[in-house]
Amino acid sequence: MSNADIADRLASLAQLLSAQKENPYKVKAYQRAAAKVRTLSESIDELVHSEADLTEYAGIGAAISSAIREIVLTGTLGKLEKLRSNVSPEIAAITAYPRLDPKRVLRIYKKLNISSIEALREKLENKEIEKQLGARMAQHVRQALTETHAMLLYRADDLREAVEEFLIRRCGVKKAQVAGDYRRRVEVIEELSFVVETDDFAALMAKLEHYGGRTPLVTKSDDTAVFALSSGILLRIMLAGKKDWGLCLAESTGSKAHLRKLTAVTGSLKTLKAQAPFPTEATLYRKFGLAFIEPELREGHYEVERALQGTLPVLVTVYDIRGDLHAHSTSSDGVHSIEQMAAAAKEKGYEYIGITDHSQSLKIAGGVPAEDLWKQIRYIDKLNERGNGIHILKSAEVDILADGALDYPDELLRELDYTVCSIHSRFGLPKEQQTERVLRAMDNRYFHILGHPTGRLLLKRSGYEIDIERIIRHARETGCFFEINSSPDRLDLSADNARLAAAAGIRIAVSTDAHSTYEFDLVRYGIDQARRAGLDRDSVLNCLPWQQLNGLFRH
DNA sequence: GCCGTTTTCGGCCCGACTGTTTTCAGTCG
Repeated sequence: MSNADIADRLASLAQLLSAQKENPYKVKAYQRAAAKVRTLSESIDELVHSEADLTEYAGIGAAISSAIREIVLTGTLGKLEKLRSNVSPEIAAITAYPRLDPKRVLRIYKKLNISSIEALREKLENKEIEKQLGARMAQHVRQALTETHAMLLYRADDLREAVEEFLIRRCGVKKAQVAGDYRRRVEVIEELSFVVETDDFAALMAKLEHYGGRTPLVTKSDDTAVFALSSGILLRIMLAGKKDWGLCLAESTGSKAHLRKLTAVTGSLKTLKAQAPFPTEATLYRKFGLAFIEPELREGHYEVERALQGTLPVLVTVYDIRGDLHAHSTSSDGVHSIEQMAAAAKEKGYEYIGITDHSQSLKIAGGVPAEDLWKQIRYIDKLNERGNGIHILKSAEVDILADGALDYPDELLRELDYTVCSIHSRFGLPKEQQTERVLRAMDNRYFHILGHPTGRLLLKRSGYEIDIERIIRHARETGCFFEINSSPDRLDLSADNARLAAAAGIRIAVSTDAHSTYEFDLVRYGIDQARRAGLDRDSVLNCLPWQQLNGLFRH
């Protein structure tokens, strides 16, 4: 019994409980437990047989632990079977797809007058769901009905660590290095690739098939194998030796577009394997007169040409960052006070920290009323007078209202050091109107940085419709800046859009949007995207000291 | 159902707005 099988049953139970309008927290508890089981590298089956205490795992308590034991020992779950036999056939059919939310599906069924998964699939493909129930609903159904599931980069970080440890500790490979999209820091991962060195590839394959209880082998050849991980993404293992390690790593890291351009210079990598040793990627690049190309740049833009000319950018790193320009405090929806945020930022070695609480309209996030922001400004002045070893910047994340007006009066905005302005409402406006909304906001002289410019939520929501190129042109004309929001489910601007903005000569803030002190470290994901956009230190706003930065903001 | 504990029960975020709703669920952070 694989972890995935167990997780599927727990998730199905959650579905049925939800369809029966059971306590939503109970539903969530089963969903959480299913997710937990899905990501474990240990075999639950083995743990149960060795009488291990499953309640050690977060989210698994007495009840779910005994449910798991029942699943493993009897192959079934009484509670689940009973519920299944009590519900209508159309709901029972939904449980074959544990990722589907039955409540949402039933709403779609009702609205579109259908009653089967086949019809659901059909309505998804002919865009009927998107038209009638929105993009978010369509995205949910699409994700739930597809076999493989993309994973956010930061989630893949945990998985990478677990697999790498499994490869080295449990499988005893001599060397393992992650490659592929993950190494290039692509924000959404569908496949985790490793290059490994081992004397016994067959034994490694056999061990990997027992990862997480059971991990089915999808394809294999003499030197490559692909497994289907229970978390829904693929695991690709490529065998390499000391001599061809660099070649295999380059090949496995990709991207396809990059490799096409690279092999136009080097010739086929397969052919090279027979010719000379390439123990590292650097030896490969050197041999063909190329500068080392950072993995984040390997997308087939112009990196190979620039590597030949020696004009590759020196990419920005987390160590170049001097401060964070987007952080919340308890004044709005953050969990730590201004002082705590400042102390944590100082601890991180920052020179400044911008406190950007939500503006008055955003009630759900505890938006700060104008009179309270006046007080906060004076309060921060006092803190700065006292001296904290860090400069606290007076700011706000100001809502761009539907008509493009900013959510505070100008006389208040002018008292701030700078502003981050964002859209948090009316995502559904038509493209032209949405674009005008942002352009008009940028016409306000106190508009400085456009926060999470497209509003996307990775794997959840595609963001609002805007003409980003027009907005970039307008930003250049008005002296406005953009943000790369480092929150792992945003990463907005995307690398492509950040590349466009930088090409127009616009500096970009790499900000975390931290809602607590421990979210400052998320900046690494923003930096990943900045590097994928080819940004150097000079292109990033918050690599500048405050005095210089202050000079760039119009007042 | 899980968790944490002023340890066995209460909290698990939430409040205004939107839509073509048919009187409420979904959605923004």
